[in-house]
Amino acid sequence: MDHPPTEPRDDGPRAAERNERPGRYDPTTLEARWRQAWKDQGLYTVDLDDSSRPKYYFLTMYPYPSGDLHVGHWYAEAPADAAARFRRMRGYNVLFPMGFDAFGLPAENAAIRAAREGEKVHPMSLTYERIDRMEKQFEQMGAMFDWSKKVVTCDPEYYRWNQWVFLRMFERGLAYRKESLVNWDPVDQTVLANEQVIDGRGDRSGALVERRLMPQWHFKITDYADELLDFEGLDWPEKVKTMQTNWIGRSEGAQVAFQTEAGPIEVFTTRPDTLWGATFMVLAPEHPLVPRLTTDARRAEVKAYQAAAARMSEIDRQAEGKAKTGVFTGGYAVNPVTDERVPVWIADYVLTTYGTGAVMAVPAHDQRDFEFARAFGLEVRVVVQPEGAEALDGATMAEAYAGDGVLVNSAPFDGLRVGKEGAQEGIGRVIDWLAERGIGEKKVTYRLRDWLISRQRYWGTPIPVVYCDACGIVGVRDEDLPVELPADVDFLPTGQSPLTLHEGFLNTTCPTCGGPARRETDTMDTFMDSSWYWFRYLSPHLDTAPLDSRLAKAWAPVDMYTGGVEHAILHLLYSRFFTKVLRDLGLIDHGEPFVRMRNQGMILGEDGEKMSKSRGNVVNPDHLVEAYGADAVRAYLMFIGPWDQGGPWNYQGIEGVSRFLNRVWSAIAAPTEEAGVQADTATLRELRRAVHQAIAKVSDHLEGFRFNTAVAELMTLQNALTKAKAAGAAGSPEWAEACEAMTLLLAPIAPHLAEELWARAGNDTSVHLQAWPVADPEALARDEVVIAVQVGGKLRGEVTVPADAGKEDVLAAAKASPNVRRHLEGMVVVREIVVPGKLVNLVVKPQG
RNA sequence: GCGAGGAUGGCGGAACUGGUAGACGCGCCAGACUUAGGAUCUGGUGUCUUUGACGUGCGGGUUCAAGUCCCGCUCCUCGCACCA
Repeated sequence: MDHPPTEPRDDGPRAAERNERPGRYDPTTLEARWRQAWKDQGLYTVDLDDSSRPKYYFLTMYPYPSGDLHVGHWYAEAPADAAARFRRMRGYNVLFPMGFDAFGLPAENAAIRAAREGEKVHPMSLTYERIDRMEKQFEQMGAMFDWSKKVVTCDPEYYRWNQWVFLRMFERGLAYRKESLVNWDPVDQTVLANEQVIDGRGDRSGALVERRLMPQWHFKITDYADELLDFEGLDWPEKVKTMQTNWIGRSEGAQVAFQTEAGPIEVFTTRPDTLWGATFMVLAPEHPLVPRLTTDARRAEVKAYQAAAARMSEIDRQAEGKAKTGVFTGGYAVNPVTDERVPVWIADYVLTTYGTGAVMAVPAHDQRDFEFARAFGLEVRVVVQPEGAEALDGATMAEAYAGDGVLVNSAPFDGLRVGKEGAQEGIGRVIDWLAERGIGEKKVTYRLRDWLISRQRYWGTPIPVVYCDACGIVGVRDEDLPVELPADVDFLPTGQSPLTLHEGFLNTTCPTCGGPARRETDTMDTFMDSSWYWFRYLSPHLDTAPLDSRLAKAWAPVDMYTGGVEHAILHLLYSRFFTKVLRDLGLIDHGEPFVRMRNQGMILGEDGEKMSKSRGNVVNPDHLVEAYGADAVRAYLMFIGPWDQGGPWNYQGIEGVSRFLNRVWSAIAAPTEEAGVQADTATLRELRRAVHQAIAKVSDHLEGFRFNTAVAELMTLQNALTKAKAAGAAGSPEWAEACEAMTLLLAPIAPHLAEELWARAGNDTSVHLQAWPVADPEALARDEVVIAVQVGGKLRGEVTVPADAGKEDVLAAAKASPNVRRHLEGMVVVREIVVPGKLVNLVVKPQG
């Protein structure tokens, strides 16, 4: 099953040839040697108590241990490593840790598959094997990960603290159990959080999600909805902030009660100003008042509709362009402002999970209500007339009018300007009036729902509660943590968690009364693990608390977080929530986990398609490293294009980068035979200028995560080096400076090659411990500049003038240029534009 | 439908606050070294009817000057999508 999907293009003959000739750039042996040396020296082990330098916590999303390191991992982590190394050379004490998000369905599914074939595989041993394999592959990358702080979330020393935090949340009512309509994934045999359902399908299995009523554990993330909308001070991609804002979906409006014989129906509306136009009501089919409102004459039809709605999947129910359906209950409610009796309908376009599960229908001013009214012949009453336009007529209008306008047919408020665009104030006045009369009140509703964390699976953190007949739901005592996963379980393809069948795990005693009790068999969503893991890197083995508050205070929040945008909502929203909870528990004193964030794009196959085994376009990083060396793979991934865009892999592209590294090698490391400096001073000055320009630009690009242009700039410097060497610059102080600068600038991108060149230059401390070079403005200065000369906005020539030439001199030189003179013939110059150091534009018109 | 981002040579992509479009790399062409080269090195390479004209998705506009700013479109990618 593990055969390589693509053959390496070019490893055999070229690699062999390289090995034959000593003195050539041989990444394979050189890189292995340096990785060993770094390990032996502990070069990347961070002293968290070192306060001599400012700290910088650089975090990159930890992977799920699939057992095989993909180029996608390289793409995510190699440029991040370069950015982290750059920070370090800039004088920061940089923490760049790595670990594994080790719980999860794939390992358990593999165990079930194996069991089906009569084999015994445990997710635990499988996961640890895969972690070992991935760690070895990770090492090839030559990244400065501090593995001494590794976190593995399936280890009891980690998940024990998931349980501890859960208990604190349980005590505060932030974790609670509630029967609710949930998303059931029939393939993975578990419930899913709303965030894990994409287009009505499970995000991992792709199965159509079913709706089931089950008692489930939730976290009260909605308590933090408003705080989660505040991104003040966060340097995050705009896209991620927008996605989270939309997900939380805050709506301001009013809650209004409509009286019925069966009791009041509460509705939420963002347009209480249109209450006078509410001509009917619509409830979700699951609304609790439906049975009592329904008249006997309508009961059979209502029940049939409810049953049909329950059978339908979420995807069918919300299908695009679906025509409105619904049935009349036979019941009526009283519109509280008009005192009219309005019919109560049920329809599946009203969602039971949003707001109160009931709406007041204002067909003239809401498109959905309008469509429903037209479908069933209900009254459309206009209460908002647009200003400066033809008056609307409920009988003839073709669509709802949702814009701003003036109230009509609305007793005390006729003439009031209302609307969401510019007349919010009018809506506020109506709400105040409703509140004074006890009809309604101001209300804020969110789309965000509480985070459902129960999973009916084995391979996760056991939820640390027991069920006691006498005491109810009781949390496990802290001293009895962790509640460990039993190792002796059988994985049966029954769709049942092995925990529910394990008597030794199930039976326990109640911590309160000591009587017999049964353990909870649900485990936690694995997003629980990733919601606080970065704190654990600081003290991975601490056994008295989830985190070391002193170290957390010193190192958190994370200064830079990198990873894929696919986590924009799930992981990143949960992590923000968790950080606020940990703050409220008094463990830390900040509320946001990640100050800065950058997302990388996706690396595609050579055909521009997403890499997949079935397409056969998977690029294998191990083979590439064998053929070109880790530095070339790193540098090519950075060179491929803007990091946040991703892009297709190209085998010819990596050849180019590999050639570049070879040229650096032969320019700097290869012995020069010519004795003495042949180059003239102009050449040496030009070399120095190129060096300092590269320093300035590479610094700027790395600072801005523009790895592609950083590599391009190094290539430009290399071309200057080649040219200078050919002109006999070798042996000069300028040449030595250039070689040193090139080596330092290359260090974050190609750490092995840079280290080798640094050592060959006679240094005995690592290049990665050196200070980043600083550009000398004097070296950048030129004494002559080339000025472009335009006539009438079109380029007609170039002139070289002294850098400090005055405007008149520049103009004179420009006009003297032969081609320019030709274009000025028969013309009058009407305007002269001089952009210092750049260009001259002579605006002309025909003579006479 | 709503929101965000994008469209530049044969290809991946550069271009700071408007100021010589195409940096850098790939590919291609020519040459050098070679028994040979898919290795290495050197030079060239936007298009065309080449003293010049035309060129940054399309159509307008502002400006001495527009890939960049403004107005109106087309297409692509991503996210959300009956949220009251």
